[in-house]
Amino acid sequence: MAAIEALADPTRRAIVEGLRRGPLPVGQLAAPLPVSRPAVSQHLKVLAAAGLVEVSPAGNRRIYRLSPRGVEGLRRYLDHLWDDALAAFAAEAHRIKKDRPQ
Amino acid sequence: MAAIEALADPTRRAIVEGLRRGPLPVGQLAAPLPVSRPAVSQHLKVLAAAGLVEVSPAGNRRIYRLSPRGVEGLRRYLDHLWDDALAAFAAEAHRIKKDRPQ
DNA sequence: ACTTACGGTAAGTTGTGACTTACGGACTTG
DNA sequence: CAAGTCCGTAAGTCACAACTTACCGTAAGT
Repeated sequence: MAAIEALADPTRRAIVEGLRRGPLPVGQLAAPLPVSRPAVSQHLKVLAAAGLVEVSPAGNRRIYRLSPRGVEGLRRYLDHLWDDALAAFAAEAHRIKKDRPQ
Repeated sequence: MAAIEALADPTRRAIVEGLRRGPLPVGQLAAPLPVSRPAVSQHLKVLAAAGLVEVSPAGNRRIYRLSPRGVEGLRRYLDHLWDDALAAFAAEAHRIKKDRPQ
């Protein structure tokens, strides 16, 4: 679950939010952020390792874009938790109803 | 986004996994884990603050159960990212197709 | 070729958070 | 009421990760 650990950092979430509208080079990505450009580079490295972003060198610059693949794994994990939580609730509700039939 | 930060820790994910089958007291929750019981208590505090678990005192013990509410917020956030990423992809695919028609 | 822009990496500092042990409060049981 | 369980909190340690500045390679412009 590298993706959830990557998205746990607020700065990395801000970077991902910056990429929501479309691909951007590192400089434009770092400009509105309160941290230095090297910090953004390091965060992008983590996000890429987690499969959340992809890079494509374009001449002088490197364009980063959001990758749906990383998000997909996270969604599956949450669906997993969600379903089990609901099942546990249903089981407990049934048990309570059985023990105390109104 | 306290929920995503809570689930970033592997021990806390293990605790959540332990609660998937149903509610448990702290002792039984900590037993299979490689950390001490106080550590589990501290993690449960974080999970509760994130809305991922709920407590109900039962005599001597405290029963923890999974709460779907915390997961729901996370799912919404990921759907948010997902939809925008897909939209960006669609827009880019359309642009590429327009620029290089086959 | 020289200069300038862009961005990744190295090295070092620092705050934070994940643990430990020790303790105390609350409830149950004999 | 005394002894035993269960569990939360306090205090302290330690590793790590999120930064910084400095530096280097590479591509583009003049």
